[in-house]
Amino acid sequence: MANNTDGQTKRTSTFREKMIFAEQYCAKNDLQFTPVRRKVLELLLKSDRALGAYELLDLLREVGFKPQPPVAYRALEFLIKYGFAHKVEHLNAFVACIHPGKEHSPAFMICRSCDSVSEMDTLRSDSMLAENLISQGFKVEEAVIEARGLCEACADVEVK
Amino acid sequence: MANNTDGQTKRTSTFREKMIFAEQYCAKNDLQFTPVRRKVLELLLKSDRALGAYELLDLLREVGFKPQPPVAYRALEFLIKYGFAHKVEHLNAFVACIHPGKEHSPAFMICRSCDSVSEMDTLRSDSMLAENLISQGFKVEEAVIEARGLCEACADVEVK
DNA sequence: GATAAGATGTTATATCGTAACATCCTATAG
DNA sequence: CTATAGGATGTTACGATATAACATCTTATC
Ligand SMILES: [Zn+2]
Ligand SMILES: [Zn+2]
Ligand SMILES: [Zn+2]
Ligand SMILES: [Zn+2]
Repeated sequence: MANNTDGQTKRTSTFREKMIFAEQYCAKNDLQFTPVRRKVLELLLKSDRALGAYELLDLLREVGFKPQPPVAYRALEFLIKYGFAHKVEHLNAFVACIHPGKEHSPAFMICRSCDSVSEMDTLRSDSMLAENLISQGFKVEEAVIEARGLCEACADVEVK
Repeated sequence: MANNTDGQTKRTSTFREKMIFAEQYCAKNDLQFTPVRRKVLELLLKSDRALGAYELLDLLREVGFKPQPPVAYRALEFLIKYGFAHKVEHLNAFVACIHPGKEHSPAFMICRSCDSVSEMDTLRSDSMLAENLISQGFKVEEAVIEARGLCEACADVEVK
C-alpha cells in the first residue's frame, strides 16, 4: 500500500486528495458534486476491489440513503463521464480512477486470487495500442485493457 | 472482406476451413462437436457483429432447435473453452475466433458506427502487455483488449 | 415567486446469466 | 444383451445486471 512508514496515513492522504480534487474539479466546471455522487466515489476509493452497482446500493443503504438501482447507476454514470471512475467490464463492477483529470483509457490488473483490481500507473498502453491498431486501419477512440492473473502479493504466496 | 475477385467465395472458403478445423480438432481430442455447438459456431462465423446469447437462441429457433438459455450458454462455454470463440465483454456478446488452435488472448476492434467486431490479426499484443505489466509486479495469465472507434470503412465515410 | 435545468425518487421491466435437476444418448464392462 | 457411467441436452425457475419512463424535488436565475 505504501512505501512510507504508515500505510494508513498514506492511504488516507491519497483518499483525501482525490476527494478534494473531485470537489474542486466539479466546482470549476459547474458540476454538482451531490451527496450520492460523493458517497459513491468515497466507497469506490476506499475499496481495493471493484464494486458492483447492487453492492454499492447496499453500502449506500448502510449509511442512510434509500436508493433504488437507477440512483447508483446515475451516480456511476456521472463519475465515469467526468473521469473519476471506470467500469471493469469483465466484472460488471466499478472502480475509482487513480489519476482523474488526465485523459486516458484505463488498463486494469485483476487478481484471480484476492480479487484486487489495480489500474496501471502508466498511460503508455494507450499509445502502444493505438499505433498497433491504426496499422490495421482501425481508428481507436477508446480502449479497455483488462489483464487477469496474479498480483504481486498473491504470486509470492503461491511459490510452492 | 477479400483481396481476390470474389468476396463471397473467399469468405465461404474461410468459413469452411474453420468448420473443418473445428471438426478435426474435436475428433482428435475426443470432443463432441454436436449439432448445437456446430450451429452456434456457424452462426458466429457468418456474422460480422458479435451476437448476444439470446440473439443466438432466436437464430437457433429459426432453424428448428427449441433451446432454452442454458443451451446457448453451454454451447458458448464449450466453444470458448476450446478456443473457437471469444466473449466481447464490453458488448456481452460473442464472436468466432479468427485463429482457433493458437493459444492467445484476444484483442478486438469494435466499430461504434457499424457495430462490426474484428479480432486483431497479430498476437503481438499479448507479449507487449505482459511485459509491461510484469514490470509492475503483476503476472498476466490472460488479457482482454477491446478497442472502440471507427473501422476503416466507416472512417472513410466520415471524411466530411 | 415563476421558470427552467438538473438531480433524485419510484415503479416496472428489460436483458444477461446460472443453479438444479430430469432425461437422453452412447460407450464400454460385465 | 443388460448395466452402468459420463457427457450432452431439455426444462424450470430464478438470480444478477441494467434501463425506460415518469413523478417529484432542489437550486439558480430572472
Ligand atoms: Zn483511470
Ligand atoms: Zn492478489
Ligand atoms: Zn481468437
Ligand atoms: Zn464500421
